[in-house]
Amino acid sequence: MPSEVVDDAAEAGLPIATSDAPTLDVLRHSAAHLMAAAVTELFPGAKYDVGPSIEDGFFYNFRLPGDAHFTEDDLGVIEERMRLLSKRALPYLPDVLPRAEARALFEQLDQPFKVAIIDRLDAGVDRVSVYRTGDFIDLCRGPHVADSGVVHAFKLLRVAGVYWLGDERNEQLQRVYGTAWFSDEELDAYLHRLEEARRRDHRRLGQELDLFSFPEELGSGLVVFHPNGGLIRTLMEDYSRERHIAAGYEFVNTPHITKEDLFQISGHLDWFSEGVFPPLELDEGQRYYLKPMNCPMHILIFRSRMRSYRELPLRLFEFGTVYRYEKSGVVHGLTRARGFTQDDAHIFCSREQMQGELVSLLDFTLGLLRDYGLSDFYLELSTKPEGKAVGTDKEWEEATGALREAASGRGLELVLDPGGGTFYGPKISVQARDAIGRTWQISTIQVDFQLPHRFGLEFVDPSGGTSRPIMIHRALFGSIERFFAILVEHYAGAFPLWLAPVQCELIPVQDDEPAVVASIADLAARMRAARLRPHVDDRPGERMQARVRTAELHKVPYVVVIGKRDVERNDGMLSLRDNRRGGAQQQVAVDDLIERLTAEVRERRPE
RNA sequence: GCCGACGUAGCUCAGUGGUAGAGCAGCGGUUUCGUAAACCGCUGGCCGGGAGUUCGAAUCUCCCCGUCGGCUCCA
Repeated sequence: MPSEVVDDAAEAGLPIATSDAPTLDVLRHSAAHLMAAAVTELFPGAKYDVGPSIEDGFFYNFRLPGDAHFTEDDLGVIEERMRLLSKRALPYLPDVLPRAEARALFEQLDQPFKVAIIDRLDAGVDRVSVYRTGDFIDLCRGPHVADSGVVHAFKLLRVAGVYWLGDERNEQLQRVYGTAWFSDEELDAYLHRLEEARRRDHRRLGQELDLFSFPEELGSGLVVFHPNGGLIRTLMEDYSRERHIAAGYEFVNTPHITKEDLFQISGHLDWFSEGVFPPLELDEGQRYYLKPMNCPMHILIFRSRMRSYRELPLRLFEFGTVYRYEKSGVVHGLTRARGFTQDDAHIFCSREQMQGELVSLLDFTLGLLRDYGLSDFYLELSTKPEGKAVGTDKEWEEATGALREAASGRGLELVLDPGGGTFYGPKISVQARDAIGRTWQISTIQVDFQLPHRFGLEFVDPSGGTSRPIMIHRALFGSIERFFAILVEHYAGAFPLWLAPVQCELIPVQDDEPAVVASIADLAARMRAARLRPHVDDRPGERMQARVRTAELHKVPYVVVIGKRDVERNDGMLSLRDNRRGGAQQQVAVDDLIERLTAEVRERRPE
């Protein structure tokens, strides 16, 4: 959900005339009015709904007369009209009207959305403000810029269908999005940022770097990793595995399908049915489901025998592949797939151990993410979703309190997400900012009293009696595919050396010089012996320049070019090109080169 | 799921009712070149799938699949 500074016109109240030093919000809100003015001129009979400023821009919702719809081509036309209106420097004129009079006005203008807004105002509101811009009049609490001439650095970006009042049972309106800034320079900079985001798009880089694909025959939201992507993924998993072993996790494996009983008991079929693929029917009418979550399987492992308090905390880890039915319109590359693999673990512990586990878990999580090159975090605490939750208020309070406790004192910003928890418990999400400042939800840590209860889990406590364990669900990458996509975008495809599929491209200047060929082969062998991943570009018929270019396009971190001159000089020095630093070159000795690269890998340097 | 746009060679795209095209990639040859593209030639397509309209469909209509931008959802 993008953070929208919603101009809830329902609060239309006292007018604030014009703003001498308008903020970006004011400017953008004024741009929204200007757009609506242009639209109502160009499309007589258009009904306008609301038009707030949002992050980086603004929008306005419309219903066009008849079955008419905006097309992308209309954006240019509307934009032109806006420029015309802008040049006329039309003042934004405020007025205050008695509520009934305003209602009659919009009734007369045949603007049903505005009438509806007035009707939804609190009973105590008896006066509302309106703004006029040329012939356009809008219910609005302001403030606005002085005149439309201030709104000149803008661009309309896209058109979208939206539900009236955001409720999918309502009719769909058309929303036009735009961006607006005080100066053309700022506008250009913003458009540049959009371009930069497009350049980093993991779907595009996934194809260019031959990392993965979504074959149409496979079905929407289902991915295949190619050798390059597969290697990166394996390296990501290997390091995660190593760290989990060190942190006291034990590894388990579970199947991809299960009888419905399991998810009946867990409650997923009641609470999560929309996300579950339809069942497979067996001959005897037995129903099997693809697993949307791993937790019930791990619970069965816990429950497979009597457990002692001495075994706790029991941390069961699995790269568990799950399948979730995502609505067709929401599938999006690797970040929203229908089949994906979680780095999923469930920690079974006593109530007394819970707090300590959460604290060390959060440390573990942030440390691991930092090793993958992310360093700018904030935390989000999601609380009980009213009406969609199981368990008592007391349990929810305890679990929420424990999470809050663990999250505080981390030196990280903690944002509240009311009602955002799962049906079985509250959660902390770790959010990270990437290289161009976008935020991604990464890790999730959830406290759960419910599943242990539903599955009747218990352990023998020190007194010889039985107690019920607490479960902590946690996925640090979230989903490997998603985390992979985030890294692709964060690094713009130029992975740090320890994750780069090819770490050093070795390029012969001549293919037919035995001494050059031998020198390259020798260097490649020495690098492999040092557990580095060199690649020799000996494609016949390609010139050295073309090979350098290919290595650059493939975002290979380092390039070594060896030719006759090097061999003849015979001083052991090589020409090393650093692709991540604009192709900067330097001379290095072979031993130094290998030492330098292995150190960079060992330290997992982010670039 | 909903609104809109789109789907032509491995990739990026041109082609709007009359014989399917370009660049790159791939393959074959020539070239052996010092840090971002040598040159010549060749191959490559059920124009996403199906049904319809038409003498004739990549092109028009409908259904399905898939992609993109949003909405809703992200439990």
